[in-house]
Amino acid sequence: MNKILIIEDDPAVSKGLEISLRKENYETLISSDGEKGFLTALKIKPELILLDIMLPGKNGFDICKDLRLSGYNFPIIMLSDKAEEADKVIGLELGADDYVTKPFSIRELVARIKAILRRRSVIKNDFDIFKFDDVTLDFAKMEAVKGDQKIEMSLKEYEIMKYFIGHEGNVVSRNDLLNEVWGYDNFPTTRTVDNYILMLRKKIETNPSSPKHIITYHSAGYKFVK
Amino acid sequence: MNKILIIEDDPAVSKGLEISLRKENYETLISSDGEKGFLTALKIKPELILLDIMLPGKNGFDICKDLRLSGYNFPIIMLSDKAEEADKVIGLELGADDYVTKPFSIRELVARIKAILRRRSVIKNDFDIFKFDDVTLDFAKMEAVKGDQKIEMSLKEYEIMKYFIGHEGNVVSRNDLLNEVWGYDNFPTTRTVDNYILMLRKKIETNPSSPKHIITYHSAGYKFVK
DNA sequence: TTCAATTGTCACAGTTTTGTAAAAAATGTG
DNA sequence: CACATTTTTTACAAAACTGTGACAATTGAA
Repeated sequence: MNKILIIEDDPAVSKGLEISLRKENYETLISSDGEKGFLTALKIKPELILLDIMLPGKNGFDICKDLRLSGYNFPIIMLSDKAEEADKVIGLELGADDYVTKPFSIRELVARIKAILRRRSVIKNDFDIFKFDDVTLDFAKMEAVKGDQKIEMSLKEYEIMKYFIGHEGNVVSRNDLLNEVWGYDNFPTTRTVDNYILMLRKKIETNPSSPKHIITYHSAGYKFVK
Repeated sequence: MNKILIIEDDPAVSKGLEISLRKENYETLISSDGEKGFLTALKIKPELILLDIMLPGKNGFDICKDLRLSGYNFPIIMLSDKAEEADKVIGLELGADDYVTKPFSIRELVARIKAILRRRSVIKNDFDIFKFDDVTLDFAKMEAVKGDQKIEMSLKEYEIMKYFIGHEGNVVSRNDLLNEVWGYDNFPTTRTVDNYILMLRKKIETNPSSPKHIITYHSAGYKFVK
């Protein structure tokens, strides 16, 4: 269950948010004071924080900054009365994930929250060992086994598998892979990806020519399934 | 072109809104009666509704609730005479997006409308799963099911469905589809669209020859309904 | 009712995308 | 530097998808 902390002194806004979020099955907490909200966040470690900027006690910018400094690593969405571009930049610089100007549509803010949490839940699980079928991948040791046979895999192959596993069941485009595994700077052809797929299939598939785990989605990408 | 429905019985207010909104290039419709306004909303599917609370025929709260229940998914802004906190909460609870207390500044309301519509256009297409009838479309997984039967769909078919769903209830011209799904550079015949419609109907309609979800509007285009 | 325009339907051909292997380039290692 | 390993490109074959044209059916207007 996702806990969301709302730090907001206008009860109309916080109540409205609470109602909408409860409807979506999130647990909510409300703080109407900056200082208290900050301490609550540290104690509760909510999955997401909605943070007003103008607050009694301690302003939203400071809260955001201090939370990040103290290691809080979950998404923060800042709510602001002014549409000042400068504020937005400051907010994002201080480590906010999103910045929403009032008046906002509550239903759409909820949509954003869902989107952010959905994306996050994908990356969240940091695992060392993953098993599927008769394959075991140990990412920490960089050791892989299929059946009783050792598999030799390069670092890049491990990274691709890790990305696939983190997005298990979803179609992943070649560009997603290039961005996430290769990074934004160096950028080989999309065909490079296909070749890695080929190699991975040879290693992890029992029958590489009719793959069960790395499935092609024509003109879209590939999907990993257990 | 964005259509906005104004459900408001005070002609001074509705006229003023109409003039300001027309100036911003919105199409406007006015209903001065609750019941009629509700029916108009269902029929026209406006991009946004401005909804007074005190209305003859049917009050704003009920209209809001019933619209949401019947699947209307666009923003609703409630207009109210009282600044009652409780009312505001009720409004949001019933699925309104925003709540504005009279007397309000028309320029501010217009600003809010623009903000909501702008944001909406950004996140409108941010859903992964969509269900209607006995069909489930999962866009992230590229999986589709009708009844207990898997459906195989190409990427383009998913894209068309996504566009249809984003414009649910509105007639979409072949050129809209060609522009939005195919893009501005490559440009096949409008007949190509018909062919995709044919294929989609075969896949998602229970009885493809008398379709219930993708409806033809002669010399206009197609409309998707849940 | 008739006629012209629009839409439904189908199969085929052309195009694009993907599978595959092998060679070339880059990288790291002692 | 020479070698082994990894990474990327290239080329061709195979597969999947897309767009088109033809003709039938339907619709809307005169």
